[in-house]
Amino acid sequence: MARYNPKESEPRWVKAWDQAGVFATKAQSDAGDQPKYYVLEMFPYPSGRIHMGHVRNYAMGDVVARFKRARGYNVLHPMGWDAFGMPAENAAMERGIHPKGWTYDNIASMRQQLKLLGLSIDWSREFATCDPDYYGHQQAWFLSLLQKGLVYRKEGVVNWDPVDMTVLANEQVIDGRGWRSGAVVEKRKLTQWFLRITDYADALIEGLGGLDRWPDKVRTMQENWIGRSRGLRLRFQFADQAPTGFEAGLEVYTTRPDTLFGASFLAIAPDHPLSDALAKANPAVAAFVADCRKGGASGADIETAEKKGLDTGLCVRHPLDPNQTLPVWIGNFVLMDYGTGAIFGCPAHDQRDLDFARKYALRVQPVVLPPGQDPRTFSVGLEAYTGPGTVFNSQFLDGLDIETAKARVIDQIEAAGQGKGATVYRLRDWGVSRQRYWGCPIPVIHCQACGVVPVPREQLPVILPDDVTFDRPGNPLLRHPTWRHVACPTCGAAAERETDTLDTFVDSSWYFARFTDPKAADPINTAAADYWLPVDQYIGGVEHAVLHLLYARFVTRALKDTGALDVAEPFAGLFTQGMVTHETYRGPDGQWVEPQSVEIIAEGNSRRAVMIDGGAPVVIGDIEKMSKSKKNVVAPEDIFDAYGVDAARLFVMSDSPPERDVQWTNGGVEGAWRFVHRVWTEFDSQPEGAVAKVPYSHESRALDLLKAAHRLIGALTDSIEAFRFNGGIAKLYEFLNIIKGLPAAGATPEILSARADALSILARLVAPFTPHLAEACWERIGGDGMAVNAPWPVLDPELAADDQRILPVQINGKRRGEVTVLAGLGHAEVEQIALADEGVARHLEGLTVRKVIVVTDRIVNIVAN
RNA sequence: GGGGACGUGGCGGAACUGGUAGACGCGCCGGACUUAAAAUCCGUUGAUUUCGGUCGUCCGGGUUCGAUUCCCGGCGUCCCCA
Repeated sequence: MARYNPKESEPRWVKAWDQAGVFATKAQSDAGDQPKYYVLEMFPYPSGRIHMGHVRNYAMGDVVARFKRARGYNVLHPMGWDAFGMPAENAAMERGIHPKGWTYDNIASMRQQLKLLGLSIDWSREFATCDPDYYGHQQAWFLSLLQKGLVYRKEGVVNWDPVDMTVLANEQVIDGRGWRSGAVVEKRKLTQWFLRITDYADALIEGLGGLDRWPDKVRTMQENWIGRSRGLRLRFQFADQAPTGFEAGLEVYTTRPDTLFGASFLAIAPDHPLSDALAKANPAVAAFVADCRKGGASGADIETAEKKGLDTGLCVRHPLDPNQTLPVWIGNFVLMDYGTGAIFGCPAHDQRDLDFARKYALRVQPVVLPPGQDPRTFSVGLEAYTGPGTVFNSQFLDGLDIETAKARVIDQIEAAGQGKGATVYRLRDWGVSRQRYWGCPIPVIHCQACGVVPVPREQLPVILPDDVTFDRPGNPLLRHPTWRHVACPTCGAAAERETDTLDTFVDSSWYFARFTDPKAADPINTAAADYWLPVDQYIGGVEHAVLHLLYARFVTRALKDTGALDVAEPFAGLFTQGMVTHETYRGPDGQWVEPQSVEIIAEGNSRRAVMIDGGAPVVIGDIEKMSKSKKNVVAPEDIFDAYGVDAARLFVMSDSPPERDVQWTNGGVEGAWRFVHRVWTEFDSQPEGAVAKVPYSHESRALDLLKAAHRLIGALTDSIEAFRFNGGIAKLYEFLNIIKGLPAAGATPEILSARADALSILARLVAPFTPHLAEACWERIGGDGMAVNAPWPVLDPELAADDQRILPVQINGKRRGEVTVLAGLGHAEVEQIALADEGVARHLEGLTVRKVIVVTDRIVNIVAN
């Protein structure tokens, strides 16, 4: 009897799968009547090394892919590389390595590591987004969007990252800092390329309704991100002489027209045209506006920044009450690109307005009365009232509820020609220009005479030049001696290429479509995409809930409108998996220490830690996401080396629900490793060669084993379908314990025969989780072909059904005994059996039975007093 | 400030739509094997107990024959938005 050796077994089976080409995806024409299934994990950034998060992500996808294969689906399960981006340029700047070489070297080593994982991937479809073939096709569809008017250039205020020297999308600014560099973001005016995602705002909201296999959380986040609100645009006239160019008044946008009578001031954005005009004439205004430029441009940044304002001295008339005038301020909390860049402030019912009013001693007039409050005494202090209530202090609106009042004001303003009801979105058009080298060049040419000219199709791809320098900050494309100088495709005059490259989120917004035919002559092979899309199961981190997942939905819709595709939603099913965490450790000097240099000492139920080297005490810290900075990292290769790939795959899925974080522990992976060995031991103890088939009707233990096996088929199938891998794995452990109770040594022919059937089932059920082990086991029992090609075991409903039930018997809700009855037995019979039970009868002594509740196959509860 | 999720043994977690709380794993404790240790294997393991029980799913109420599950009010942790 040989011990299972993963180091020998695992590479052998990876090679066997590879040689048999089992993971090559069938084209639609070869699939016959097999249904298709597209499983995709978010493709990795080629940082150079895989980490445990990758192991968990790809192991989960592999479980689904292998399961669906075994269930008879034609499965597409590809892999590629999200390969453009800043880290490659940082490596170039810090170490003088070319981004291209750095990236492709990283891909080579990560590919090798991923292949160790034994994933059922069709590697023939692999590509990297930095391959000229890929980004050339991206340039082609970009131009088709340009032609459709979905791409445009505009000067706008942008988030500028002074460290990376590039523009960031709002989504990439977190707490006022660049998401990658961490530098405080500045506002700058620049001409940028934009994708018209706002054209699809409504469609992107409506589409969420059909995504019933997405987590609610993600759908809510996207809806909030798009932030549709209905409101009113209305015009305020200047009370005195209007400033030149603003004779028509000031247009503001509000979502609370019901509070119009509570308005006490107007505020305009620092970059509002009126602010510009006033700044030209007044140095104090100019200085204030300049001051406001500091800090991030996103809503959250502005919200958290201190409210600051400057009184312009101008006044406007209240549109519904000509006797009232309101001062016009410039406010740093007003956003130019939301609504009209101007608001009316109603301090009593908006917290920002209230903060502002309290700071500058402006009037605070409540106009919404909370339920149960007295209109004579109700006042607003430092907290604005934003809840429901009745409108008051508002002339013709008095007594109305908020929604009715909103409608009345909109009607009134529209009738007077002072404005119009309007829908606005928090979502902005997607700024895709990046002033970086390592990205997809935007395929246009700027000509003095012809303006912006698309690069002709036949000249695509516009390839990045290799000979660039990184000795200075800024965009290497801009200072390349020749690359950008070209002849205008239209007039032939000297012209210049666009030197901005595309945001890398563009690269990842369509790769799933390219995978359906990665060698196609067009960006997307429409027939192949129609067959495979949408992705049936997409798996990745929840951190992409708004960025990547919203962009991909938009691009898919946009490409549909250009005719390149025929689906609107790219991902029918989405699963967001949790992270891999680990305890943190700090050494005697307070520095982080890596787990492998720490020894944990158990003392009863508590534990402490010391340095392996020297025995100095170590402080056990919080459990956090594995990160290099906290050193709480275990390297996948080390784990594969010590315990094998199967044990690592099994453990990252066994200890926690997949959507939650899993805590990596040594004990846990050792448990998974023990499971692998115990499974092998059961197979290896079975006599070699075919086992004589014996009908297992006489010996109940043999029949029980088969029944357990068939119940396991049902339970595990359900667990995988429902993404409850931890529960499914627990069932596998449970079954292993049952089969161990009937060892092969000294077994009767009947038991041996039942074991043979049970083991055949077990080998196929463990295959999605521990595929190499499954092959070894399958081979050991003489299975037909390879386990990877074996069909999923079929559940025999008669065997899986339980004919006997153990029902707990409660008296007044407390468990007092149990009775064994036939499944489905009627209430009256069960009641009789329960009351006759000796233990139950004892507890009923001196009591009168008032009522007996029987829940079929579940429980009996006797009410007595 | 708004919205959401969560809170169960020493630990990770299980319990399908209200029906035996603690599956499965880890750890601990005990035993076998060993000169010894590691590994492996077997067993115990929510608390308490006068061994009849009693208590127990963050806290306080409620609905119910029955609540980890549903409702109301707190406390705490995490996430998203502002």
